[in-house]
Amino acid sequence: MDKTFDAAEAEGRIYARWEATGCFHAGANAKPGAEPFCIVIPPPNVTGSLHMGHALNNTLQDILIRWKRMQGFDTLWQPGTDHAGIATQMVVERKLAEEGNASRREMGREAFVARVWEWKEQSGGQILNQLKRLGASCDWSRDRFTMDEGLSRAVLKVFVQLYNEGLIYRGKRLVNWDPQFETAISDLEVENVEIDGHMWHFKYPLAGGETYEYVEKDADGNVTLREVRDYISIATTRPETMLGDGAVAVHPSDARYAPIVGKLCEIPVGPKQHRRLIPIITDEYPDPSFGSGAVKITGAHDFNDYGVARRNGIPCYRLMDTRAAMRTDGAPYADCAALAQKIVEGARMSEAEIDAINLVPDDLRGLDRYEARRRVIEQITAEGLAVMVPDTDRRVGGSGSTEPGSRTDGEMVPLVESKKIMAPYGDRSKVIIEPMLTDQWFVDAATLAKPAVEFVRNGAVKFVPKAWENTYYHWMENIEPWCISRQLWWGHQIPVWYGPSKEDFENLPVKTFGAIEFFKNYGKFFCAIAEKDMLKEARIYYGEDVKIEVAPDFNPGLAYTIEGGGLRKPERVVLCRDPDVLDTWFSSALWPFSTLGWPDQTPELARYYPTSVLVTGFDIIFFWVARMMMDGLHFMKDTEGKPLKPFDTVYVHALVRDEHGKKMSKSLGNVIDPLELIDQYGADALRFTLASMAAMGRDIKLAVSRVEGYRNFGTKLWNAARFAEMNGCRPVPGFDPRGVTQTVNRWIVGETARIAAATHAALEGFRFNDAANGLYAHVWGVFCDWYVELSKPLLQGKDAEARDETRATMAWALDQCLKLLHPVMPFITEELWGQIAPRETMLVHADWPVLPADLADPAADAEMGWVIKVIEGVRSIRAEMNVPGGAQIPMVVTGAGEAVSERLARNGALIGRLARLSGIELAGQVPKGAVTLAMEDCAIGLPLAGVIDVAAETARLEKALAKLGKETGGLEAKLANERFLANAPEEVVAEQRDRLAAALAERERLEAARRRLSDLS
RNA sequence: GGGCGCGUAGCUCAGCGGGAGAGCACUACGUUGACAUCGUAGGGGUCGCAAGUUCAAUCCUUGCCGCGCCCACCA
Repeated sequence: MDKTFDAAEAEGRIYARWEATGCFHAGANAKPGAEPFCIVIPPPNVTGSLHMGHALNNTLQDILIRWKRMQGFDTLWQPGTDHAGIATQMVVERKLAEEGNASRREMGREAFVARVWEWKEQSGGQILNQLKRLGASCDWSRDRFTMDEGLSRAVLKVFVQLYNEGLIYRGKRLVNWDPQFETAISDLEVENVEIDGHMWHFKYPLAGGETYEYVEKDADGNVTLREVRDYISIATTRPETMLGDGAVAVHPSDARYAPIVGKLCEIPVGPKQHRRLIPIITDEYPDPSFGSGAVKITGAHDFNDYGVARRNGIPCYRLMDTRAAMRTDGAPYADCAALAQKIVEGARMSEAEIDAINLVPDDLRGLDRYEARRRVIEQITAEGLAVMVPDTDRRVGGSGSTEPGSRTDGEMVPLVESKKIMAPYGDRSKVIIEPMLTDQWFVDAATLAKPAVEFVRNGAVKFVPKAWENTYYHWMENIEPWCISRQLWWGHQIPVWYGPSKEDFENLPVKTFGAIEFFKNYGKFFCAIAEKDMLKEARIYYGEDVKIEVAPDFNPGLAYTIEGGGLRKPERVVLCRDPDVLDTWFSSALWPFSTLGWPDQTPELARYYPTSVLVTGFDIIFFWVARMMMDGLHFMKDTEGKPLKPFDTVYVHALVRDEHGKKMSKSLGNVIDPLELIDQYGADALRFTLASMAAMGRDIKLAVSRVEGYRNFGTKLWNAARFAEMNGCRPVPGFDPRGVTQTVNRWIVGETARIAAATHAALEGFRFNDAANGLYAHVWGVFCDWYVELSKPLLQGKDAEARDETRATMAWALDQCLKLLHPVMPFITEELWGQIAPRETMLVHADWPVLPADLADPAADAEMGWVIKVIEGVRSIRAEMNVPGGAQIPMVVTGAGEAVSERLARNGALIGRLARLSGIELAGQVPKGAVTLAMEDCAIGLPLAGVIDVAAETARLEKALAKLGKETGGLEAKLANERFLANAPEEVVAEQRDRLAAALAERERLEAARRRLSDLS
């Protein structure tokens, strides 16, 4: 054997062999009648690459699946990838731009989607290969992709069914609009970030120059201000949305504004002749103590305002365009390309007249929202409608003037407060989200959430750690409708076609010819899995005599076209498919059953669904886990029609952060690439590190030094095996660990049984760190440090029987270590397994050790514990007395009873070798000038004549005595306490007594040693 | 504003009612035939602070201080 394990060379070779022999296939190594155990992989983005989060997530899954596979379960680890709508589209668009190609819009949908497929084919295998490098034992023959034919069919079926059940609906709602990607996104895809913002105070003049007396009072009711005003003052952080105001709201209890409630005021922006008048209304929403107490209501651009507007019947005016280069009527700009160059994002002030209202003045049209804001502020200030305060006030108020120029204190300036505001950002685009009133598709999540909550509440689905259940409940019980339509091209296109309603179709003025505005009223929807099904439906709806066509491309102007003339009935209708695609998570939600073949009733679906464990990070509990629960329970039923959960257990792991707890991010430059670590230290080292740090409920701060440490652990294991090989330790068929006779061997058998049980229990409880750390301590601290050393005299001794037993025992004990370690460190253990001996199966399919607890021999444990303590004691003294490492010294044992004598007889040679003794002698008295090692049951003297440093030895004894004194003092006090004796459990009291007795005996011997030492000097 | 979690050795973290632990780092010594990716020995901690419960508190309770995360509509 080589001196070290060459991971770089071996890992690929070993993995290839596993794959070639079908080791990972569903049911491989399953015992007859085995229970199924199934994990579905959280599908990584198909074009992504492996990051540390994947490494952790998949290491844990692989540990579980390998462990269960060795136990003979019928295992399936179902792999696959996700099409990742926004992320992938973004990547391809960026590539197009980098390569100077035509933009997405210039290419058109079909060409662009083809380009994304191309990119998927080109880069799609990468992440799977990276998972293989990690050692992931997925059944790759079952690899799935969310846009596969089969999975797409599942998506369509789910959509159609939910639509028919009324659980998917279309509606005009305020949604989060991402101006960068020009699509709606769900609430979950919005990150609220605190930024520096400003709040402006403006005056909305009352209509017709009306006035009222404005009275302000302090907390005690004393009047602090009384003046006549012809305006109402509002505070806003978004002046550019003023043009879309539908009202000004005040709290019903706010006496300051009571006189003008119900009156009209004027939005002070734009040409005077076009300014709109809006009502002053009351609503519970405004907080009288905040700002001026009056809030402008812009229902189409603010979620709060939208609520107020809905409650009070206030109209919502959308001010901005959703697309940079498209008009809202859908007609492309003539100079589309030119605009696309000029415009960097959507959400610009609208260029269209909406609802026949000239909302946006000419000079603001087409402007970026923030440019429009600047101009609006400028105009209002110029007109004298900004609220003015003395310059000093602003400073006193701490809001701080940032205006340049010198000003004398007391000069009046516009009131602009600097304050922190929470701004919504798109989680992928990192651009500020614009709430927009648009037509979108929604899932009635609240209805689907009810059983999903119930199945966790009643324990049918368990979260580990359990604390995450609260997070789950909180979100599920306050769930909002899920916006599932995305204005993207990469994804599952919504299976809905639009046509005119029958009423419109039959009653439209026959002279009408050409386009009819599409979204005016929703018209008629045809929802079907396939176009032919849809057409069948449409024929029935419109009648056999109408010619039905489907527009090749979506164009709202052609959404439905009615041709006719004179008094004839229309003859032709053009239907048009909804251009939008579904949220990526819509397909991910089906993953546990779509990957198993649904909607077909496959054997795998019957066998492996519900799946066993889902392993995931907490960051996607809402995105993914919750939605799998909703869809799984809704669509999967047992033979009696009862809902089937998608999984039994959700194991939620932490996020991997850098060494100092920072989230790894490209911009911070603190990303640790798992593949680089694998290159450098091997996959086993990385896996072991992640497992050992996967303690529940905590972030993982990853330090490379750890990985190095566990690589060294692998080397240690390797060399232990090398030692075994060099000493002829070969596995003996039929070896019975119960039959060994040598104390050392009986002891290691017991230790092995203990670590096997501990490892199994840790994995049962998802305590990966306990499993890994326990194995580390066993292999290094017990097997290598002691068993290998203790076995040497036997292996190299003359007693052939003892030697052979030790060889067989060591081979057996090492095999058990390899098996126990295999789920965590699959490569090195597999390699050793093969190198040690020819085997019937690879380690990946070896039997998981199940060792009865009674393999442990308490007498052997006690004896080896004593031997180790003696050796450690002698070594410690040697080191402190600076005895040269090569020197052999004599040992004199005094006060030895029968038990000690026997132990010495049995283990003397062993102790002598490991403690480097020239001989062991039993005596009645410790010789003068000897250093004493105090044991509970004897005193050990090391005569170091000529070597002993009296001062050093005195110091050593004093130190040991001080430590013992502290211990005995505490124990004595405790045992003298009657209430302790009365209240503490018996075994605790007994334990304390034993400990005291031992400590006292040891102290006794130490004191004797000190006396002798003082005699000496 | 609400919720969750965390403050234990220089660093990263286990432990969570009865003897303070690991890895790395550090110090000294050491190549004895498994291993220098190593061995042996050692130093290092009022377990964030305060009060309470208990025979007993790093561990349970409460408060405070510090840090992190999630959710949330204060214009």
